[in-house]
Amino acid sequence: MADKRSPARRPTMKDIARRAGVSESAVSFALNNRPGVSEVTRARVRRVAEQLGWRPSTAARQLSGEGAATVGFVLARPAHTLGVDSFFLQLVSGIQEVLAERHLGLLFQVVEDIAAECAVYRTWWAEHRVDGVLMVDPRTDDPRPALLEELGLPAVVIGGAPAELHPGLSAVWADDAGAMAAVVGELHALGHRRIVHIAGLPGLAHTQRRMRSLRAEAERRGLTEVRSVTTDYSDAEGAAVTHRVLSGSAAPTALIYDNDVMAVAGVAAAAELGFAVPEDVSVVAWEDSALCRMVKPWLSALSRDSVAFGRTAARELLSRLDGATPGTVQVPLPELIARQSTGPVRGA
Amino acid sequence: MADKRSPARRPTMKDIARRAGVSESAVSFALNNRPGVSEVTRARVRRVAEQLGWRPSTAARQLSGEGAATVGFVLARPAHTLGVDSFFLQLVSGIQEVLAERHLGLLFQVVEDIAAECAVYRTWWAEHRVDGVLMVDPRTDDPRPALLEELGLPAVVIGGAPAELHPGLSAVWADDAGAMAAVVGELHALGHRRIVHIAGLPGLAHTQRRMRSLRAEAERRGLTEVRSVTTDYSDAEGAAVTHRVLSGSAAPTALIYDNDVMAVAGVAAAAELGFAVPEDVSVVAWEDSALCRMVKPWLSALSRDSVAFGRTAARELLSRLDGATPGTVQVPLPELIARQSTGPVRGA
DNA sequence: ACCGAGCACTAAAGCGCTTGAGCTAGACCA
DNA sequence: TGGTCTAGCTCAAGCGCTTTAGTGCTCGGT
Repeated sequence: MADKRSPARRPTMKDIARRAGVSESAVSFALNNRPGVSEVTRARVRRVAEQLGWRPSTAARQLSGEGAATVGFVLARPAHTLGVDSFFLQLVSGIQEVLAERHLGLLFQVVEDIAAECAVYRTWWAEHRVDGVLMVDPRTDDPRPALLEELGLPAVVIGGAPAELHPGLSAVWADDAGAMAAVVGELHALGHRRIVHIAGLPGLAHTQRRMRSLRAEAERRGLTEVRSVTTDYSDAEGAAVTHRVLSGSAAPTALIYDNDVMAVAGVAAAAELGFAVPEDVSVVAWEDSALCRMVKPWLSALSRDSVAFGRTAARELLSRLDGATPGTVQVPLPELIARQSTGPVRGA
Repeated sequence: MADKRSPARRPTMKDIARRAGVSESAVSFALNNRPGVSEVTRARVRRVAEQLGWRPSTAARQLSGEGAATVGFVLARPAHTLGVDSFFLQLVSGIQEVLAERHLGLLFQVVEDIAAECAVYRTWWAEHRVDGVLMVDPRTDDPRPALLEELGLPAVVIGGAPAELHPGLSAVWADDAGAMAAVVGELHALGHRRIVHIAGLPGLAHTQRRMRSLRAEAERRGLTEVRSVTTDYSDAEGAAVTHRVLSGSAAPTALIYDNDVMAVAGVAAAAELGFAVPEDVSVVAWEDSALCRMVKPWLSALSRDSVAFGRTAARELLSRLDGATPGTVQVPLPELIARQSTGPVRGA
């Protein structure tokens, strides 16, 4: 019936109104569950709309005051740095699951650095492109929260601890400090006294949280030969740092890597130096993925559900869009999966 | 209610018109480089606009006939399958580089399967959300091209060979057949006669191209013990298939994996069976990434520039949006990087 | 029988932008 | 001198939707 050849025209509310024999306003009321039309009319309009395959034009909606039905997600990372990584795709996948329920789109942007990210936020805001944003990789001394607040863009900081947070922003985070404490506890129990934490980028908030927690935990347990070394997360630096620390005089007996990529590279580097894992040195990867089961020995790793993380963040943003006040929600503590790369210290 | 602080109002063309002392139309002409205003007025309007930090409202633009200033990208892949993968992020990064020049946004969606992907296209079309789409993972017997054409959505098929293509669509592709021929040639030269190709999903067009090419090349060279086995790309299947083929009677001396993840898993599986790489069996990974240098021995791999691939695809879409007729562009042949996992067949 | 209330629905304005149709003043031509 | 162009603007309509302010009706109360 409403079938047309190639250049199919999108049906509008006017078409529905005509076919249903009512005014456009009535159609609007009917379709948006607003009072003002009888149930029978509402049903008829609904039927016609469905039959025509009508969907609201987001542009028109937006122009008349509704939102853009879109949220934004920026990944600030130089193109050549985008390496092997399952976290973001999984995160995004979880985000989408939730957004899809409300027919919200996700505007995704990869940029080089934080400055560019800020520019994107400004543009999105000025162009009315998004109703809110999800921000990742919060840093110490981060310009983004202030900007987002200035623009009045509802935002959820993924991975931001509440303490570090701007008051107007929501946060979804994991308790890195607690997880680090658990890992150290585990290693300590296995007899390890000399531990090196091969951390990620020093500027990231969660890197700082982990480093602080490591220091605190070491102090609490009276461990003096425990320290963190920051890196850029790359396999190259992971290997290099591993090489360096294992070559030193009192080599550590346990290594905690801030991601799986460095852990894998580190194991290879250790092997080259003649260190057996876990006999000579135990290895823990922060972030579990297929990678950890692709090398021998299988890596013990801190595992969390990235998809669920994304879902949680999206839900928080949704409730912000619905007018809720900024909140902070914590996702479950990452779980330490003990595989083959951790063991008692030699001679213990 | 939402934070109603002082939500800086976005300036509109009306504001510019008032400040510049001209009509809105004049502003429009000036800002869009249309004739109808003098150069001095144009400059003045431009200055005011910049000063006010004005950016066009995409919604309004779209309503008055311009496009949505957005292109879509759907990834059909079950959430739990999103594994270690650098390809898509790199591809997207390349796409963005090009889109950003024109201030186009990228609407990104992860869905479970092709049916859901089709639904997304329909929705985007009906909601006027995108001006065009980039489609990945073309299959044999794929419903998407026909749908996109029916909807009149300009589209670029990433990885689609022209022969298999719907006439109305553009394609950007790599010559898988040529690459496969090159790999087989290389292995043949090293003395290999028994080769197994551990392929990806059988439904994908490029899987078929590779398998066809392998058969053809084997025939041409008179190799009878050469075959393909399809998988789901996972490390698990990669390992399982490797185990199976190496356990057979006349074990192959060379394995070609359709991705890096399976190659890595395969090497581990081979090691468990006591096969040394490359002494007992050579391994080639189709798709290079950090992964290939994270295992020992380093994997020989087919390398291509995914970021450039994305750029090329985006550029083709852009020219479609500018009215160009559908075209097919081929990206450079992947290059075989010989590392440590390939070598002459034992005894040759 | 009259009034006001309530319901179902319509008319019209407005969101920010583009665009074709005027309109005006000066330049040019005869 | 009048007529025709044209450059440079302005006007107003219209894109598809929401929303406010009506407009008729019916109905209950007195």
